[in-house]
Amino acid sequence: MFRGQFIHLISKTGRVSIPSKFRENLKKVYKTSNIIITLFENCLSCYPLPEWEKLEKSILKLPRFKKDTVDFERHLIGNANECEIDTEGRINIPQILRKDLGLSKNLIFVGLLSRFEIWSEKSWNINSKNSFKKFQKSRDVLDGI
Amino acid sequence: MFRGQFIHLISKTGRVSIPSKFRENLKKVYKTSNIIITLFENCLSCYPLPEWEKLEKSILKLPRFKKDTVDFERHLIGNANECEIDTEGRINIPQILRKDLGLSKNLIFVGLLSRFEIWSEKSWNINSKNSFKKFQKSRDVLDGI
DNA sequence: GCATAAATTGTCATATTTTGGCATAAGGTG
DNA sequence: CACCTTATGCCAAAATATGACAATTTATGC
Repeated sequence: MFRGQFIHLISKTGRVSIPSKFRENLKKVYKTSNIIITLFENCLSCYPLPEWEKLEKSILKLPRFKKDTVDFERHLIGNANECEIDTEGRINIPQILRKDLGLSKNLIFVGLLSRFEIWSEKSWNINSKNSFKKFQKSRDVLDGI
Repeated sequence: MFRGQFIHLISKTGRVSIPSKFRENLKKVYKTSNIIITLFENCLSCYPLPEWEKLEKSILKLPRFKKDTVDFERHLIGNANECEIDTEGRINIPQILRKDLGLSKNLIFVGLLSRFEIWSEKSWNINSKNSFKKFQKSRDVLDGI
C-alpha cells in the first residue's frame, strides 16, 4: 500500500527520485518498477502498471461513443505516460506533464493506497487547505460504512 | 488497551521511544510492532497496523474517482506513515510530520484505548486548557447509547 | 532503603536514500 | 546528415535513517 507524504527535489532535467517506501511497495506487491503517470485534477496520478491495466479494462467496458466516456478517456488515458524507475530510484517526468503543472524544486509525493500522487509544493499547499475543510465535513463518511 | 500519559524525549535525528506499556499492548493484543502514524488535529494519531488496515479496507470500498473520496483519502492516507519499532523500543518519526508539528524535546504520549496520540508538549498544554470546556459540552455522549 | 531489573536516552559506526554532476546516447529539426 | 535539445547511465557526495552497544535514569521486589 502506498501511504504517507514525502518531499523530493526535481532536477533541472526533470528527474526526481521516487520515495524508497513506494519503490519497495512496487517491488513487493506489484513486482514491477514501471509506473503510469497521468494528469489528474491539479497533480500527477501514478499507478503501478498492473493497477493501471485493471483500470483500462474497466474503461474498455464503458459505452464507446458516449460523450462522457470520450472525455474521460481523452483526459485520463490521453495523458498517461509509462515511466521506468532507474537504478538510482529515479524517474524522468515527461516534459509535457512538467510543463502543464509547472513543476520545479520541491515536489510532494502523496500515498493513496493503490496509487500515489505527485504535486508541486505550491499547489499541494493550496489544495490541502481546502481539502482539510472538506475532510472536516466528511469525517464521518466512514462511520456510515 | 492504550491508557495513560507519558513524556518522552525526541532526539535530534527524530527518534523517540514508545512507552513500554504501549509496546506491551501492541505485542500482546495486536501481535505487531508496526504502527501507523498520521496527522490529526495538531497531533499525531497512532494506530496498530491491523487496526489501521481495517480502516483502509473500508476506504477502498468508496467510489473511486468521486471528489469527496479523493479529498478524504488525500488527507487520511496521505498523512499516514508506517513506522516499525526497533530493538530498543524506538521509532523514527518521519521528517515531514516532525516538521509539520515542530516536534522537538518533550513529547507527550496519550493512550486512547485502541490508539494513542503524540503531542508536542506545548500544543498539549494549550489543548488541555481548552479540553475541559469541550469535555463539558460532550460529557453526555455516552448517555445516548 | 537498597539491590536489581527494566526502561529510556546517548553515542557512534554503518547502511540506505537522495541529490548532484558529467559524459554519453537518443531523438527531433532544419 | 549535422546540429541541437533532451534523456539516460554511471559514479560520487551529501543527507538521513538504522543498528548495536553503553550509559543513565526510573521502576520494582525484597
